[in-house]
Amino acid sequence: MLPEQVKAIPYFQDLDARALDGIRANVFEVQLPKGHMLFTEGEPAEAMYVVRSGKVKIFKLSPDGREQVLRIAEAGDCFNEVPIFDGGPNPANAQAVEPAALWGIRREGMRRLVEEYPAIAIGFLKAFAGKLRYFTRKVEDLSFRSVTSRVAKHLLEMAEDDGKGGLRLKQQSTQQEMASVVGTAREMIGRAFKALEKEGAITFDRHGVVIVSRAALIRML
Amino acid sequence: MLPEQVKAIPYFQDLDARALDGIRANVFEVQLPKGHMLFTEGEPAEAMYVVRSGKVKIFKLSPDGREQVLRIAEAGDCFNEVPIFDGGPNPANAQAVEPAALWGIRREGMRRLVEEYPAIAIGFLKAFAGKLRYFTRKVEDLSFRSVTSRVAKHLLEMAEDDGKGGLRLKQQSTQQEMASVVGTAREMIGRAFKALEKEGAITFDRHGVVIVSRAALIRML
DNA sequence: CAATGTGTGAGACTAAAGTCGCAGACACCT
DNA sequence: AGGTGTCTGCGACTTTAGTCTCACACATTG
Repeated sequence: MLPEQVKAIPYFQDLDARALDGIRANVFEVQLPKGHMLFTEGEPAEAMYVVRSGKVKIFKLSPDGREQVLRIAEAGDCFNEVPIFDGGPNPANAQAVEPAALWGIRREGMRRLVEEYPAIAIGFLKAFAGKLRYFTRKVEDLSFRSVTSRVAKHLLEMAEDDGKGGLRLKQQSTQQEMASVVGTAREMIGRAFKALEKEGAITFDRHGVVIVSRAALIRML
Repeated sequence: MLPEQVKAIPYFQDLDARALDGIRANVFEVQLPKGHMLFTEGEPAEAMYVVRSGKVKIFKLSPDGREQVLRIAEAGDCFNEVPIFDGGPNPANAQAVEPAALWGIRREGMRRLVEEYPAIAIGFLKAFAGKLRYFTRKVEDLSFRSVTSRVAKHLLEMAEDDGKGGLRLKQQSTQQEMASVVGTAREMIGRAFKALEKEGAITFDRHGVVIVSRAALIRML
């Protein structure tokens, strides 16, 4: 692994040569085929991970098999940092939804590095602050919003300009995937879509959902 | 404010005299009568807080006035640390549920201290790790568990030995309070109580809920 | 061109949660 | 003691969400 590659990892941007060596000694590479589990909730945590390419789903599983996606980690994102600092087990499951290339950084090595290089600690603190905000919003959404409202919000988050003033979705996902992100059953997604269509917020072409009016979507929140 | 008092704050346990002075310059005291708001969500964050005595409720508010309690901070707990690290607004509302005495630590001062004293940063990281675990569990609960199950879990968390081998609640709260912690309507708490009573998990005396069987409660999860 | 699998759409049904209304219990205050 | 407000206990009702089942569209593959 090259020093320049280490620098590409968010937490490690401005470090001296010695620090980079320290990291490189604790990094290993992982290739994860689509659908494969990286680790499961509750087992002892070995490492934190950085996504180089592909997508990894971080999720919880209910006793009866339902899935709640906490987030989808894409290139540049990190996950499983928490066990580094409390020594506990993996807090959730991780599975590739697209073939993914990862770097793993062993827990103990990472912990030593954090203690040695305050700049890394500050980086983690900023990242954790963001995650905490994200989760408080997630709790808020789950406790206050209806399914349709959560779907509308999700669509807004997935929306991006398509160049000609219109809005597309970053990636078309199946209703089942959306359901487990939004925390509901597949059928509810279909009904939510119909409701949003009736409000003039979205339509469908052969590729899937098209956002007609961002304003109308926001009204549904 | 005395140096010994600063040392009582979780994050500041082993610091040198100069650091203590730095902190003391940024600390102010707050007395908060019962029911008074300390700050509200969305407004610019001035400080983080440490509870010396009393209880402070950290909560979100829905557009139509429903309340979701994120947690109740008691003596020794800290809250509103997040804005220190991302400079954003207060992520939630804070209100005294019992008359409370607090220390506030100004945002900018605290940020400088964290950068100057790595030990503080590590302390924050451990605390944040705990909070992140707490929130992932909260999301899991809200998406998978029924109201009765959430109530049972809450009772378990509030349970403590009463000395003679029985179980009491740390503090008797009203159904309304429990409802907004557990994320539901007041009436549901009453029904959950009845269900739990029928399962032989709890009973009632004149003071309120009494836990009969911890095992029966666990079965309801 | 079947043959298959996956994703979707839809309706009927069930279960869970939330809402409304009101009455009784209780504590607190003057 | 009497009055007031808060907390609680139901029961009836509505709304929302989850489940079950089936059929159809579509793409992939042999």
